[in-house]
Amino acid sequence: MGRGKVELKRIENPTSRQVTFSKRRNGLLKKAFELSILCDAEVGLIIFSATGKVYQYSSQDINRTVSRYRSAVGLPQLYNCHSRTIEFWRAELDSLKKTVDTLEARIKHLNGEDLLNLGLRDLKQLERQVKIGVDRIRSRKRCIISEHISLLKGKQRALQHENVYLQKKLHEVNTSSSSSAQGHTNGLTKSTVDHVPNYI
Amino acid sequence: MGRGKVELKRIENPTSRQVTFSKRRNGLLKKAFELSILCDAEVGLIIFSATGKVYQYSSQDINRTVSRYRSAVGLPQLYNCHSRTIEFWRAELDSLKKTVDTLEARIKHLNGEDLLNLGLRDLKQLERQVKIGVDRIRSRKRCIISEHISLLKGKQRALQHENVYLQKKLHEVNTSSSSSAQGHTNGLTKSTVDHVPNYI
DNA sequence: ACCTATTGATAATA
DNA sequence: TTATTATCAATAGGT
Repeated sequence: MGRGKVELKRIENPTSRQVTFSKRRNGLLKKAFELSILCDAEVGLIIFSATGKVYQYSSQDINRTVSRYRSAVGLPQLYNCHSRTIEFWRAELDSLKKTVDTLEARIKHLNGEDLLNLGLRDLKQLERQVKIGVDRIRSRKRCIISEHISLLKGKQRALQHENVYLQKKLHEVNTSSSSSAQGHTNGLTKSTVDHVPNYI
Repeated sequence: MGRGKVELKRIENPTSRQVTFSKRRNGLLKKAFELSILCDAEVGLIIFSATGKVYQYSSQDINRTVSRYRSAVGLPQLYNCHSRTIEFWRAELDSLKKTVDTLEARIKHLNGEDLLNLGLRDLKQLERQVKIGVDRIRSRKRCIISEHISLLKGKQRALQHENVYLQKKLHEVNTSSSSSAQGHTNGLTKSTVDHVPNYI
């Protein structure tokens, strides 16, 4: 449309190309707009001139349109993770990895491994730390064992009392009616009471 | 264009609207194409019909165009992180955090802290471990100290030899020319040699 | 930017 | 959806 056809190829004359671009760009934007209005369609249009200028029309928010397009075509959705967010995550990961390394090194030291790089001062401090640890562990162990023992003593006492009672009862029975055998006072009970777990 | 103008508003007749959509959509796509060719422009066009069908033209890869648009407009770039990628990262973070927790707990145990939840069996194993650690640390300490001492002994020996040599020299000087005072044989040297660092 | 001859697009219709 | 065609809109080339 115009005074003479135009071939479908890049217009070589830069001026003419620029003028045509300007006209046709406006026409395209207008028609995109009209289509969206007349036919109730969702239209997104982005134009870059050869010189890099941007022109854009979208009946809806263009990101929404693009997102809808991607899901319609089955492409994976893009996520709005700021590069800053990504960097933040990466930094957190790195930091955690370093923490892990540090902790693992500390554990090795506490286990007496990888000591070659430590000086005498470090070693002394480490030894003190580990000694404190071992003392505390032993203390806790003693505590548990003594609890255990006092518990067992309590049980023992209770059983002994019961034994006394049972012996009395048995004696009464033996004196009133003269029958049955006697003699194993409390053998089984005693052995149970004296039992101390072998894992102490 | 056509037999009569059209108002710029949604066409109410569904059939007519559908027909118009079909025609104008093709026209728009064609014109987008022509613009990109004639004027060497980058064009991206996405159209959704009211019924949800997609039509699209892009002179370049449309994702590239959209990405270029976003950067041109100053919007933050979108990243192609699959939700799976995000989940993977999250999982890795969680895993690392758990590792850190585990290691920290282990260190506390080795330091004799937080022992209340441990049984006797655990405590015994822990004690053994820590004892091994302390033994190794002491062994390493001894090693360093003995190295240190042998080094010092070496120095001492060297200095003693030097002393002997100097004394001889001094004696020669004293006998040949009778002047200057004598008497502090090697006081300073000795004290240096005998010095043992106080941090052992 | 404006003008206008000419071409291209499309509304109405089938 | 496609084809026809009368009509209008877009625009090429010139100022």
